[in-house]
Amino acid sequence: MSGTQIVRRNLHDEIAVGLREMIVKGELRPGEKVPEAALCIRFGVSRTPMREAFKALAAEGLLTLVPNRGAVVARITREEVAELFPVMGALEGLAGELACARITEAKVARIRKLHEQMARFYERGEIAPYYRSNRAIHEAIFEAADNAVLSSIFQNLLTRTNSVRFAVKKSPARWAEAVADHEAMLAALEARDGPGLGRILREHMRHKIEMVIEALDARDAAERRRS
Amino acid sequence: MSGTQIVRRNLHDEIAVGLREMIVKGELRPGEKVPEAALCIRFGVSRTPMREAFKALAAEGLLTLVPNRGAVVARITREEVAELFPVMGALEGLAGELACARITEAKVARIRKLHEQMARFYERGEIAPYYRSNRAIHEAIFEAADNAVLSSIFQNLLTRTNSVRFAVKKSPARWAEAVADHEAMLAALEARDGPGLGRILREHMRHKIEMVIEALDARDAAERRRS
DNA sequence: AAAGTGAATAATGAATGCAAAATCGAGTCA
DNA sequence: TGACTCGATTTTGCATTCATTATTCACTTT
Repeated sequence: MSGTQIVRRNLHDEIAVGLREMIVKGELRPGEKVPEAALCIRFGVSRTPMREAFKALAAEGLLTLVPNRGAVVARITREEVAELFPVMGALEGLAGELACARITEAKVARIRKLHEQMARFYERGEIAPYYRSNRAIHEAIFEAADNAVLSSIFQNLLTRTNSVRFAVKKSPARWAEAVADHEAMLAALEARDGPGLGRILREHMRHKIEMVIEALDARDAAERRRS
Repeated sequence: MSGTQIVRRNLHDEIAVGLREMIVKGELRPGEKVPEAALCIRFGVSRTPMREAFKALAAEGLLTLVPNRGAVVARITREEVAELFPVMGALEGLAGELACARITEAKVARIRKLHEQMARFYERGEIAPYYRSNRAIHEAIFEAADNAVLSSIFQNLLTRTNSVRFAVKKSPARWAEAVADHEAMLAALEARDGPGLGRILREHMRHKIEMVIEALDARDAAERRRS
Protein backbone atom coordinates (compact mmCIF):
# COMPACT_ATOMS: atom_id res chain seq x y z
CA MET A 1 0.00 0.00 0.00
CA SER A 2 1.39 3.34 -0.97
CA GLY A 3 0.88 6.24 1.37
CA THR A 4 -0.88 8.40 -1.16
CA GLN A 5 -4.39 7.22 -1.69
CA ILE A 6 -5.81 7.56 -5.15
CA VAL A 7 -8.74 9.85 -4.55
CA ARG A 8 -11.11 9.44 -7.43
CA ARG A 9 -13.76 12.04 -7.27
CA ASN A 10 -16.52 13.31 -9.39
CA LEU A 11 -16.28 16.77 -10.80
CA HIS A 12 -19.71 17.76 -9.56
CA ASP A 13 -18.61 16.84 -6.05
CA GLU A 14 -15.55 19.04 -6.15
CA ILE A 15 -17.62 21.86 -7.56
CA ALA A 16 -20.15 21.36 -4.77
CA VAL A 17 -17.35 21.69 -2.22
CA GLY A 18 -16.20 24.89 -3.90
CA LEU A 19 -19.69 26.35 -4.02
CA ARG A 20 -20.36 25.52 -0.38
CA GLU A 21 -17.18 27.34 0.50
CA MET A 22 -18.20 30.36 -1.54
CA ILE A 23 -21.56 30.46 0.22
CA VAL A 24 -20.03 30.11 3.68
CA LYS A 25 -17.43 32.77 2.92
CA GLY A 26 -20.15 35.09 1.71
CA GLU A 27 -18.83 35.30 -1.85
CA LEU A 28 -22.30 34.20 -2.81
CA ARG A 29 -24.86 35.96 -0.67
CA PRO A 30 -28.37 34.81 0.33
CA GLY A 31 -30.96 35.81 -2.23
CA GLU A 32 -28.34 36.36 -4.90
CA LYS A 33 -28.57 34.69 -8.27
CA VAL A 34 -25.92 32.04 -8.78
CA PRO A 35 -24.09 32.97 -11.99
CA GLU A 36 -23.86 29.65 -13.78
CA ALA A 37 -21.82 30.76 -16.76
CA ALA A 38 -19.35 32.78 -14.70
CA LEU A 39 -18.85 29.89 -12.30
CA CYS A 40 -18.25 27.47 -15.17
CA ILE A 41 -15.45 29.73 -16.38
CA ARG A 42 -14.05 30.19 -12.89
CA PHE A 43 -14.00 26.44 -12.18
CA GLY A 44 -12.97 25.62 -15.72
CA VAL A 45 -15.80 23.16 -16.30
CA SER A 46 -18.77 22.80 -18.58
CA ARG A 47 -22.33 23.45 -17.54
CA THR A 48 -23.21 19.80 -16.95
CA PRO A 49 -21.25 19.13 -13.73
CA MET A 50 -21.97 22.68 -12.54
CA ARG A 51 -25.68 22.10 -12.86
CA GLU A 52 -25.36 18.71 -11.19
CA ALA A 53 -23.68 20.44 -8.25
CA PHE A 54 -26.59 22.90 -8.16
CA LYS A 55 -29.05 20.02 -7.80
CA ALA A 56 -27.05 18.55 -4.95
CA LEU A 57 -26.78 21.87 -3.10
CA ALA A 58 -30.48 22.45 -3.63
CA ALA A 59 -31.18 19.07 -2.03
CA GLU A 60 -29.06 20.26 0.91
CA GLY A 61 -31.16 23.39 1.19
CA LEU A 62 -28.30 25.72 0.30
CA LEU A 63 -29.70 26.78 -3.07
CA THR A 64 -33.18 27.34 -4.38
CA LEU A 65 -33.87 26.37 -7.97
CA VAL A 66 -36.39 28.52 -9.77
CA PRO A 67 -37.77 26.86 -12.91
CA ASN A 68 -36.45 28.55 -16.04
CA ARG A 69 -34.59 31.09 -13.93
CA GLY A 70 -31.69 29.13 -12.57
CA ALA A 71 -30.36 28.96 -9.04
CA VAL A 72 -30.51 31.42 -6.16
CA VAL A 73 -28.65 31.22 -2.85
CA ALA A 74 -31.23 30.16 -0.27
CA ARG A 75 -32.43 33.00 1.88
CA ILE A 76 -33.37 32.27 5.47
CA THR A 77 -36.59 33.84 6.65
CA ARG A 78 -37.43 34.66 10.24
CA GLU A 79 -39.89 31.77 10.22
CA GLU A 80 -37.19 29.37 9.11
CA VAL A 81 -34.89 30.64 11.82
CA ALA A 82 -37.62 29.77 14.30
CA GLU A 83 -37.76 26.28 12.78
CA LEU A 84 -34.07 25.60 12.26
CA PHE A 85 -32.67 26.53 15.64
CA PRO A 86 -34.86 24.30 17.80
CA VAL A 87 -33.88 21.41 15.54
CA MET A 88 -30.24 22.29 16.00
CA GLY A 89 -30.85 22.49 19.73
CA ALA A 90 -32.33 19.01 19.84
CA LEU A 91 -29.45 17.63 17.79
CA GLU A 92 -26.72 19.30 19.80
CA GLY A 93 -28.49 18.17 22.96
CA LEU A 94 -28.32 14.61 21.70
CA ALA A 95 -24.66 15.10 20.88
CA GLY A 96 -24.06 16.19 24.46
CA GLU A 97 -25.84 13.16 25.87
CA LEU A 98 -23.92 10.77 23.65
CA ALA A 99 -20.66 12.55 24.40
CA CYS A 100 -21.18 12.12 28.15
CA ALA A 101 -21.70 8.42 27.66
CA ARG A 102 -18.65 7.91 25.44
CA ILE A 103 -16.05 10.59 26.00
CA THR A 104 -12.60 9.65 27.28
CA GLU A 105 -10.88 11.38 30.19
CA ALA A 106 -8.26 12.74 27.78
CA LYS A 107 -10.86 14.39 25.61
CA VAL A 108 -12.60 15.95 28.58
CA ALA A 109 -9.24 17.37 29.58
CA ARG A 110 -8.77 18.77 26.10
CA ILE A 111 -12.18 20.42 26.21
CA ARG A 112 -11.34 21.89 29.63
CA LYS A 113 -8.20 23.38 28.06
CA LEU A 114 -10.21 24.84 25.21
CA HIS A 115 -12.72 26.19 27.66
CA GLU A 116 -10.09 27.92 29.77
CA GLN A 117 -8.50 29.35 26.67
CA MET A 118 -11.88 30.62 25.56
CA ALA A 119 -12.52 32.16 28.98
CA ARG A 120 -9.22 34.04 28.73
CA PHE A 121 -10.15 35.41 25.31
CA TYR A 122 -13.46 36.50 26.81
CA GLU A 123 -11.70 38.31 29.67
CA ARG A 124 -9.52 40.13 27.17
CA GLY A 125 -12.41 40.85 24.84
CA GLU A 126 -10.73 39.14 21.87
CA ILE A 127 -13.70 38.22 19.75
CA ALA A 128 -12.23 36.28 16.84
CA PRO A 129 -10.06 33.97 18.96
CA TYR A 130 -12.99 33.53 21.34
CA TYR A 131 -15.15 32.26 18.48
CA ARG A 132 -12.43 29.92 17.33
CA SER A 133 -12.14 28.27 20.76
CA ASN A 134 -15.89 28.26 21.09
CA ARG A 135 -16.32 26.45 17.83
CA ALA A 136 -13.58 24.00 18.72
CA ILE A 137 -15.47 23.07 21.90
CA HIS A 138 -18.72 22.44 20.05
CA GLU A 139 -16.89 20.39 17.46
CA ALA A 140 -15.16 18.38 20.17
CA ILE A 141 -18.53 17.48 21.67
CA PHE A 142 -19.76 16.19 18.33
CA GLU A 143 -16.54 14.30 17.83
CA ALA A 144 -16.97 12.66 21.23
CA ALA A 145 -20.57 11.81 20.38
CA ASP A 146 -19.14 9.71 17.58
CA ASN A 147 -22.22 9.77 15.36
CA ALA A 148 -21.49 10.62 11.73
CA VAL A 149 -25.15 10.99 10.76
CA LEU A 150 -25.74 13.40 13.61
CA SER A 151 -22.63 15.41 12.76
CA SER A 152 -23.44 15.70 9.09
CA ILE A 153 -27.03 16.80 9.63
CA PHE A 154 -25.90 19.34 12.20
CA GLN A 155 -23.13 20.58 9.93
CA ASN A 156 -25.66 21.07 7.17
CA LEU A 157 -27.86 23.14 9.46
CA LEU A 158 -24.86 25.18 10.56
CA THR A 159 -24.11 25.95 6.94
CA ARG A 160 -27.71 26.83 6.19
CA THR A 161 -27.87 29.19 9.14
CA ASN A 162 -24.42 30.63 8.54
CA SER A 163 -25.54 34.01 7.31
CA VAL A 164 -27.88 34.70 10.20
CA ARG A 165 -25.54 33.35 12.86
CA PHE A 166 -22.82 35.54 11.48
CA ALA A 167 -25.07 38.60 11.65
CA VAL A 168 -25.13 38.41 15.46
CA LYS A 169 -23.22 41.06 17.43
CA LYS A 170 -23.13 39.83 21.02
CA SER A 171 -23.99 42.42 23.66
CA PRO A 172 -21.86 42.26 26.85
CA ALA A 173 -24.78 40.69 28.69
CA ARG A 174 -25.27 38.09 25.96
CA TRP A 175 -21.59 37.33 25.90
CA ALA A 176 -21.51 36.82 29.65
CA GLU A 177 -24.54 34.58 29.34
CA ALA A 178 -22.81 32.47 26.70
CA VAL A 179 -19.72 32.07 28.85
CA ALA A 180 -21.88 31.07 31.81
CA ASP A 181 -23.57 28.46 29.61
CA HIS A 182 -20.15 27.11 28.75
CA GLU A 183 -19.17 26.90 32.41
CA ALA A 184 -22.25 24.80 33.05
CA MET A 185 -21.52 22.67 29.99
CA LEU A 186 -18.05 21.85 31.23
CA ALA A 187 -19.35 20.98 34.69
CA ALA A 188 -21.99 18.64 33.25
CA LEU A 189 -19.47 17.04 30.95
CA GLU A 190 -16.98 16.43 33.75
CA ALA A 191 -19.77 14.92 35.83
CA ARG A 192 -20.79 12.85 32.79
CA ASP A 193 -24.28 14.20 33.31
CA GLY A 194 -25.76 13.46 29.89
CA PRO A 195 -29.31 14.74 30.42
CA GLY A 196 -27.88 17.79 32.17
CA LEU A 197 -25.51 18.58 29.33
CA GLY A 198 -28.30 18.02 26.86
CA ARG A 199 -30.49 20.48 28.71
CA ILE A 200 -27.75 23.10 28.86
CA LEU A 201 -26.99 22.78 25.16
CA ARG A 202 -30.65 23.18 24.24
CA GLU A 203 -30.78 26.20 26.52
CA HIS A 204 -27.60 27.53 24.92
CA MET A 205 -29.24 27.20 21.53
CA ARG A 206 -32.35 28.99 22.78
CA HIS A 207 -30.14 31.90 23.80
CA LYS A 208 -28.57 31.82 20.37
CA ILE A 209 -31.90 32.07 18.61
CA GLU A 210 -32.82 35.07 20.74
CA MET A 211 -29.59 36.77 19.68
CA VAL A 212 -30.26 35.97 16.05
CA ILE A 213 -33.78 37.37 16.23
CA GLU A 214 -32.42 40.52 17.87
CA ALA A 215 -29.87 40.83 15.07
CA LEU A 216 -32.52 40.33 12.39
CA ASP A 217 -34.73 42.96 14.04
CA ALA A 218 -31.83 45.39 14.14
CA ARG A 219 -30.97 44.68 10.52
CA ASP A 220 -34.55 45.14 9.34
CA ALA A 221 -34.89 48.36 11.34
CA ALA A 222 -31.72 49.68 9.71
CA GLU A 223 -33.04 48.72 6.29
CA ARG A 224 -36.33 50.44 6.92
CA ARG A 225 -34.53 53.61 8.01
CA ARG A 226 -32.59 53.63 4.77
CA SER A 227 -35.69 53.43 2.59
CA MET B 1 -57.61 33.23 -11.42
CA SER B 2 -58.39 29.85 -12.85
CA GLY B 3 -58.64 26.92 -10.51
CA THR B 4 -55.87 24.97 -12.17
CA GLN B 5 -52.52 26.27 -11.12
CA ILE B 6 -49.77 26.18 -13.67
CA VAL B 7 -47.28 23.88 -12.03
CA ARG B 8 -43.95 24.41 -13.64
CA ARG B 9 -41.52 21.82 -12.50
CA ASN B 10 -38.13 20.64 -13.44
CA LEU B 11 -37.79 17.26 -14.99
CA HIS B 12 -35.10 16.16 -12.57
CA ASP B 13 -37.43 16.93 -9.71
CA GLU B 14 -40.20 14.77 -11.05
CA ILE B 15 -37.74 12.00 -11.73
CA ALA B 16 -36.44 12.33 -8.16
CA VAL B 17 -39.98 11.89 -6.87
CA GLY B 18 -40.39 8.79 -9.02
CA LEU B 19 -37.09 7.32 -7.90
CA ARG B 20 -37.83 7.93 -4.24
CA GLU B 21 -41.09 6.12 -4.69
CA MET B 22 -39.34 3.19 -6.36
CA ILE B 23 -36.88 2.96 -3.48
CA VAL B 24 -39.58 3.15 -0.82
CA LYS B 25 -41.70 0.56 -2.62
CA GLY B 26 -38.71 -1.73 -2.87
CA GLU B 27 -38.62 -1.73 -6.65
CA LEU B 28 -35.03 -0.63 -6.22
CA ARG B 29 -33.44 -2.51 -3.36
CA PRO B 30 -30.56 -1.46 -1.09
CA GLY B 31 -27.20 -2.36 -2.54
CA GLU B 32 -28.63 -2.73 -6.03
CA LYS B 33 -27.20 -0.89 -8.97
CA VAL B 34 -29.47 1.81 -10.31
CA PRO B 35 -29.96 1.09 -14.00
CA GLU B 36 -29.54 4.49 -15.59
CA ALA B 37 -30.31 3.57 -19.17
CA ALA B 38 -33.34 1.46 -18.30
CA LEU B 39 -34.76 4.22 -16.09
CA CYS B 40 -34.26 6.78 -18.85
CA ILE B 41 -36.38 4.64 -21.13
CA ARG B 42 -38.97 3.99 -18.43
CA PHE B 43 -39.33 7.70 -17.60
CA GLY B 44 -38.97 8.72 -21.23
CA VAL B 45 -36.17 11.18 -20.57
CA SER B 46 -32.57 11.63 -21.55
CA ARG B 47 -29.63 10.90 -19.30
CA THR B 48 -29.08 14.50 -18.23
CA PRO B 49 -32.11 15.01 -15.95
CA MET B 50 -31.85 11.40 -14.76
CA ARG B 51 -28.28 11.94 -13.64
CA GLU B 52 -29.24 15.24 -12.03
CA ALA B 53 -31.87 13.40 -10.03
CA PHE B 54 -29.19 10.89 -8.98
CA LYS B 55 -27.07 13.72 -7.59
CA ALA B 56 -30.00 15.08 -5.61
CA LEU B 57 -30.90 11.67 -4.18
CA ALA B 58 -27.27 11.07 -3.32
CA ALA B 59 -27.25 14.35 -1.40
CA GLU B 60 -30.28 13.04 0.48
CA GLY B 61 -28.41 9.87 1.35
CA LEU B 62 -30.71 7.63 -0.66
CA LEU B 63 -28.16 6.74 -3.31
CA THR B 64 -24.44 6.20 -3.26
CA LEU B 65 -22.49 7.37 -6.30
CA VAL B 66 -19.46 5.27 -7.12
CA PRO B 67 -17.01 7.07 -9.42
CA ASN B 68 -17.05 5.58 -12.91
CA ARG B 69 -19.53 2.95 -11.81
CA GLY B 70 -22.75 4.88 -11.50
CA ALA B 71 -25.29 4.87 -8.71
CA VAL B 72 -26.21 2.26 -6.12
CA VAL B 73 -29.16 2.29 -3.73
CA ALA B 74 -27.72 3.19 -0.32
CA ARG B 75 -27.37 0.25 1.97
CA ILE B 76 -27.84 0.78 5.70
CA THR B 77 -25.26 -0.89 7.88
CA ARG B 78 -25.82 -1.89 11.49
CA GLU B 79 -23.54 0.96 12.54
CA GLU B 80 -25.66 3.45 10.63
CA VAL B 81 -28.80 2.08 12.24
CA ALA B 82 -27.17 2.80 15.57
CA GLU B 83 -26.51 6.34 14.40
CA LEU B 84 -29.75 7.09 12.59
CA PHE B 85 -32.30 6.00 15.16
CA PRO B 86 -31.07 8.10 18.09
CA VAL B 87 -31.18 11.11 15.79
CA MET B 88 -34.74 10.24 14.83
CA GLY B 89 -35.53 9.84 18.51
CA ALA B 90 -34.23 13.30 19.32
CA LEU B 91 -36.17 14.81 16.43
CA GLU B 92 -39.43 13.08 17.21
CA GLY B 93 -38.94 14.03 20.85
CA LEU B 94 -38.69 17.64 19.80
CA ALA B 95 -41.79 17.24 17.66
CA GLY B 96 -43.65 15.98 20.72
CA GLU B 97 -42.54 18.91 22.83
CA LEU B 98 -43.53 21.42 20.19
CA ALA B 99 -46.83 19.65 19.60
CA CYS B 100 -47.74 19.90 23.29
CA ALA B 101 -47.10 23.61 23.21
CA ARG B 102 -49.11 24.25 20.06
CA ILE B 103 -51.72 21.59 19.49
CA THR B 104 -55.41 22.50 19.48
CA GLU B 105 -58.05 20.64 21.43
CA ALA B 106 -59.59 19.43 18.18
CA LYS B 107 -56.36 17.86 17.03
CA VAL B 108 -55.83 16.13 20.34
CA ALA B 109 -59.31 14.69 19.97
CA ARG B 110 -58.43 13.49 16.49
CA ILE B 111 -55.31 11.79 17.77
CA ARG B 112 -57.32 10.15 20.54
CA LYS B 113 -59.65 8.79 17.89
CA LEU B 114 -56.74 7.47 15.89
CA HIS B 115 -55.29 5.95 19.03
CA GLU B 116 -58.50 4.16 19.94
CA GLN B 117 -58.82 2.91 16.40
CA MET B 118 -55.25 1.64 16.54
CA ALA B 119 -55.90 -0.06 19.88
CA ARG B 120 -58.86 -1.90 18.35
CA PHE B 121 -56.72 -3.10 15.45
CA TYR B 122 -54.18 -4.29 18.01
CA GLU B 123 -56.83 -6.23 19.92
CA ARG B 124 -57.95 -7.91 16.72
CA GLY B 125 -54.39 -8.56 15.57
CA GLU B 126 -54.88 -6.68 12.30
CA ILE B 127 -51.36 -5.69 11.45
CA ALA B 128 -51.67 -3.59 8.30
CA PRO B 129 -54.50 -1.36 9.59
CA TYR B 130 -52.64 -1.08 12.90
CA TYR B 131 -49.60 0.31 11.09
CA ARG B 132 -51.73 2.74 9.15
CA SER B 133 -53.26 4.22 12.30
CA ASN B 134 -49.90 4.17 13.98
CA ARG B 135 -48.30 6.14 11.19
CA ALA B 136 -51.20 8.59 11.14
CA ILE B 137 -50.62 9.32 14.84
CA HIS B 138 -46.94 10.01 14.36
CA GLU B 139 -47.70 12.21 11.37
CA ALA B 140 -50.32 14.09 13.34
CA ILE B 141 -47.76 14.88 16.03
CA PHE B 142 -45.39 16.32 13.44
CA GLU B 143 -48.21 18.27 11.90
CA ALA B 144 -49.08 19.73 15.28
CA ALA B 145 -45.43 20.59 15.88
CA ASP B 146 -45.76 22.85 12.84
CA ASN B 147 -42.07 22.86 11.92
CA ALA B 148 -41.41 22.19 8.25
CA VAL B 149 -37.65 21.84 8.66
CA LEU B 150 -38.12 19.28 11.40
CA SER B 151 -40.67 17.34 9.36
CA SER B 152 -38.57 17.24 6.24
CA ILE B 153 -35.42 16.06 8.00
CA PHE B 154 -37.40 13.42 9.84
CA GLN B 155 -39.12 12.32 6.66
CA ASN B 156 -35.74 11.95 4.99
CA LEU B 157 -34.52 9.74 7.83
CA LEU B 158 -37.71 7.69 7.63
CA THR B 159 -37.06 7.10 3.95
CA ARG B 160 -33.43 6.22 4.53
CA THR B 161 -34.33 3.71 7.22
CA ASN B 162 -37.30 2.36 5.31
CA SER B 163 -35.76 -0.99 4.41
CA VAL B 164 -34.67 -1.85 7.93
CA ARG B 165 -37.84 -0.62 9.59
CA PHE B 166 -39.84 -2.70 7.22
CA ALA B 167 -37.78 -5.78 8.07
CA VAL B 168 -39.15 -5.76 11.64
CA LYS B 169 -41.60 -8.46 12.64
CA LYS B 170 -43.02 -7.43 16.01
CA SER B 171 -43.16 -10.16 18.65
CA PRO B 172 -46.32 -10.14 20.81
CA ALA B 173 -44.30 -8.69 23.70
CA ARG B 174 -42.87 -5.96 21.47
CA TRP B 175 -46.28 -5.17 20.10
CA ALA B 176 -47.74 -4.84 23.59
CA GLU B 177 -44.81 -2.62 24.50
CA ALA B 178 -45.48 -0.37 21.52
CA VAL B 179 -49.16 -0.03 22.40
CA ALA B 180 -48.24 0.79 26.00
CA ASP B 181 -45.88 3.49 24.71
CA HIS B 182 -48.76 4.91 22.72
CA GLU B 183 -51.03 4.96 25.78
CA ALA B 184 -48.40 6.97 27.60
CA MET B 185 -48.00 9.27 24.60
CA LEU B 186 -51.67 10.07 24.51
CA ALA B 187 -51.75 10.74 28.25
CA ALA B 188 -48.79 13.12 28.00
CA LEU B 189 -50.30 14.87 25.01
CA GLU B 190 -53.66 15.37 26.73
CA ALA B 191 -51.83 16.74 29.77
CA ARG B 192 -49.79 18.96 27.41
CA ASP B 193 -46.70 17.54 29.12
CA GLY B 194 -44.08 18.41 26.51
CA PRO B 195 -40.98 17.10 28.26
CA GLY B 196 -42.90 13.96 29.19
CA LEU B 197 -44.07 13.34 25.65
CA GLY B 198 -40.56 13.99 24.41
CA ARG B 199 -39.19 11.41 26.81
CA ILE B 200 -41.78 8.83 25.80
CA LEU B 201 -41.12 9.34 22.11
CA ARG B 202 -37.37 8.96 22.58
CA GLU B 203 -38.05 5.83 24.60
CA HIS B 204 -40.42 4.60 21.88
CA MET B 205 -37.65 5.08 19.32
CA ARG B 206 -35.21 3.20 21.54
CA HIS B 207 -37.61 0.28 21.54
CA LYS B 208 -37.81 0.54 17.77
CA ILE B 209 -34.06 0.34 17.36
CA GLU B 210 -33.96 -2.79 19.51
CA MET B 211 -36.56 -4.39 17.26
CA VAL B 212 -34.61 -3.40 14.19
CA ILE B 213 -31.40 -4.85 15.58
CA GLU B 214 -33.24 -8.06 16.44
CA ALA B 215 -34.57 -8.21 12.89
CA LEU B 216 -31.13 -7.59 11.40
CA ASP B 217 -29.65 -10.31 13.61
CA ALA B 218 -32.36 -12.72 12.51
CA ARG B 219 -31.81 -11.82 8.87
CA ASP B 220 -28.07 -12.27 9.09
CA ALA B 221 -28.46 -15.58 10.90
CA ALA B 222 -30.79 -16.77 8.16
CA GLU B 223 -28.31 -15.67 5.53
CA ARG B 224 -25.44 -17.47 7.25
CA ARG B 225 -27.48 -20.65 7.46
CA ARG B 226 -28.09 -20.49 3.73
CA SER B 227 -24.39 -20.20 2.86
C1' DA C 1 -42.49 61.28 -19.44
C1' DA C 2 -44.63 56.84 -18.37
C1' DA C 3 -46.42 52.75 -20.00
C1' DG C 4 -46.71 49.45 -23.44
C1' DT C 5 -44.84 46.54 -27.64
C1' DG C 6 -41.98 43.40 -29.93
C1' DA C 7 -37.61 42.06 -31.99
C1' DA C 8 -32.86 40.88 -30.55
C1' DT C 9 -30.15 38.75 -27.11
C1' DA C 10 -29.16 35.88 -23.24
C1' DA C 11 -30.24 32.19 -20.08
C1' DT C 12 -32.03 27.85 -19.03
C1' DG C 13 -33.34 22.92 -19.54
C1' DA C 14 -32.78 18.87 -21.79
C1' DA C 15 -30.87 15.90 -25.61
C1' DT C 16 -27.00 14.41 -27.96
C1' DG C 17 -21.96 13.49 -28.83
C1' DC C 18 -17.56 11.85 -27.54
C1' DA C 19 -13.52 10.23 -24.92
C1' DA C 20 -12.18 7.48 -21.01
C1' DA C 21 -13.10 3.80 -17.95
C1' DA C 22 -15.23 -0.51 -16.74
C1' DT C 23 -17.16 -4.87 -18.00
C1' DC C 24 -17.65 -8.86 -20.71
C1' DG C 25 -16.09 -12.91 -23.18
C1' DA C 26 -13.61 -15.67 -26.34
C1' DG C 27 -9.36 -17.55 -26.49
C1' DT C 28 -4.87 -19.03 -24.26
C1' DC C 29 -2.06 -21.30 -21.09
C1' DA C 30 -0.72 -23.67 -16.77
C1' DT D 1 -10.66 -26.90 -14.60
C1' DG D 2 -9.29 -22.41 -13.36
C1' DA D 3 -6.61 -18.29 -13.79
C1' DC D 4 -5.10 -14.98 -17.11
C1' DT D 5 -4.97 -12.03 -21.38
C1' DC D 6 -6.66 -8.73 -24.51
C1' DG D 7 -9.89 -6.97 -27.85
C1' DA D 8 -14.98 -5.82 -28.31
C1' DT D 9 -18.79 -3.80 -26.10
C1' DT D 10 -21.05 -1.18 -22.70
C1' DT D 11 -21.27 2.29 -19.34
C1' DT D 12 -19.94 6.48 -17.39
C1' DG D 13 -18.59 11.40 -17.01
C1' DC D 14 -18.38 15.48 -19.08
C1' DA D 15 -18.77 18.69 -23.12
C1' DT D 16 -21.50 20.38 -26.65
C1' DT D 17 -25.65 21.42 -29.14
C1' DC D 18 -30.37 22.76 -29.66
C1' DA D 19 -35.10 24.26 -28.56
C1' DT D 20 -37.58 26.99 -25.33
C1' DT D 21 -38.17 30.53 -22.12
C1' DA D 22 -36.72 34.96 -19.94
C1' DT D 23 -34.72 39.41 -20.32
C1' DT D 24 -33.26 43.58 -22.45
C1' DC D 25 -33.85 47.60 -25.00
C1' DA D 26 -35.01 50.46 -28.88
C1' DC D 27 -39.24 52.17 -30.38
C1' DT D 28 -44.12 53.51 -30.30
C1' DT D 29 -48.26 55.27 -28.17
C1' DT D 30 -50.85 57.97 -25.04
